[in-house]
Amino acid sequence: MNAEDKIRVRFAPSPTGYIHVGNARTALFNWLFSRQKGGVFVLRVEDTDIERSREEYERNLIQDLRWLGLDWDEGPDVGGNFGPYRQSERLELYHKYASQLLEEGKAYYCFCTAEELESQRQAALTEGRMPVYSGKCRNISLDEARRRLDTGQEGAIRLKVPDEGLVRFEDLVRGPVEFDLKLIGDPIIVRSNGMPAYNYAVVIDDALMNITHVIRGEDHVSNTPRQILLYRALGWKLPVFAHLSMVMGKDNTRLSKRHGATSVDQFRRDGILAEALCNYLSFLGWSPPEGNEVLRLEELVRLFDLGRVSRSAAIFDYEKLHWLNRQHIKLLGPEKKLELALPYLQEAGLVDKELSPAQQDWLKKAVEALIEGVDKFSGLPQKFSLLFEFEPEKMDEEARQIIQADSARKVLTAFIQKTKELKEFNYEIFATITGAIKKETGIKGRDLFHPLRVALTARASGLELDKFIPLVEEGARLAFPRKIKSCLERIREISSFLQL
RNA sequence: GCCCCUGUCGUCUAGCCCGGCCUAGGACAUCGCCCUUUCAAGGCGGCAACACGGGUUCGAAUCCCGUCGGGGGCGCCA
Repeated sequence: MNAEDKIRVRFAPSPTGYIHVGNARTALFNWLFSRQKGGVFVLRVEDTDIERSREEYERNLIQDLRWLGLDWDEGPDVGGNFGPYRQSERLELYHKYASQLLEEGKAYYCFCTAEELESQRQAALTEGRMPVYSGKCRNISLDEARRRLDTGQEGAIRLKVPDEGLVRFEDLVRGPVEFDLKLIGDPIIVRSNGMPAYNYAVVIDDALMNITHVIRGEDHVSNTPRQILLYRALGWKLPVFAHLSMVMGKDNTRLSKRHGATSVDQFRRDGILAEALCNYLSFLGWSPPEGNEVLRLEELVRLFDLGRVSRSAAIFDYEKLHWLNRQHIKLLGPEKKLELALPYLQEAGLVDKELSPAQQDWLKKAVEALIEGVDKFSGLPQKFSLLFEFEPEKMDEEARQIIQADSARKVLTAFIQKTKELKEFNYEIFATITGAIKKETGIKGRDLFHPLRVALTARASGLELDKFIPLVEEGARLAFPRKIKSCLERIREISSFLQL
């Protein structure tokens, strides 16, 4: 493969807010495609909308993309041979090709006012036609246009579009697509304020950056014919297009905040693993040919196939994301789990910033035990309350009922009796005592253990007791901001609470 | 309204291009059972779909037409 055949793709977001999962999915697909084909992935920032673009958003964007595990070969932060990679820094380029089109008579100045255009559009809409620019300024000569410009009149530049014919292109995911030119008016390529319009800037940039495959959202399909016309007017080679379907919320409307978290940043803060998010995002419109669905980035790179991408919109399913997150968490080692869990535990005030080796060691075990079944790391402090909290008064209804049964009272009376004189406690002692109670009372299984669980945790469910007891005993000897009560302390409290 | 795209279990999808192998497969969710002397996890099993109507054909989820539903677009936004 020589350099000219090299696949080049790009992700071109506008820095107008936090990066959304829909865009993240587009970025991911571009990245997967480029990495699999040994191509080049370009990051380009489309900041021509001065009103909405903010520099800090560009930083967030880069941060989010990097967190996801994506990297780029060229971009505003890493440079490259086809820069600059910010549209706001490419203005001369846009002007150069606009003048060329003007000179060649392929574009012209338009002096129609916004109001004028708006009323024409409304008229078309009410008559049931597609709003198409009338072409009113088409015949104004360049010389005259320049004279008007000199007098201070403002003008935009439009591309001349043939009145009839068909624009056809082969979309890598959607197959052949065609548009009737009658329904496409002369698009503005440079606004009267001198800024390039989106449809124009992308073409200039994609072409000049040698982009071979344009992979983007479905919302761009109807822009594609205009862009193709521009490529033709400039005599440039067309890239291959691939339009990805949209990502929807549960009610089949565009995914928005009201459906839950939607920005990459938010998922990160919630404690969703980047690999899990990528794994899930890749399943929005694509599926691996066979087998395991829990896939790491390298595996996605290996398996990804644009030809297998679905044409219909996909609904974002938080349940499946959470399932994948749990699967990816399981793949992590204890050290890594602790590292990721710590910020959440610190924020919840459960642990200090500085930890003794003994605390670290204990926390590692605790995280390992409690992380099971947790959807995301932000749910961990809640799980930790099993260890850090013991408040019989706050027991829920289920726990109360368990403890109130006749057999439960018997079990607990005996248990409290047998632990009264104890100075220390551990799982072996617990097992011996429960064995004795079983013998004396004949109570066993669920009836025996469930009340004891409630007595020790003030909850109806939680860790297995053979894991719970050693963990609490060890934890109780450590100095945490909130002290962990030992089993014996718990037994004493529950005893007085139940007046047994 | 007009243009473009799209329509398989509740959800993501396989199959569709190249009709028969589809009594439509997998995953999430859900339900049940097993395991664990509780819960969860795990294992096993169940429920559950070719939008509808016409063709074409010996035979259609697969091809054609129409209807209906969903999405996107129709900016001097990107």
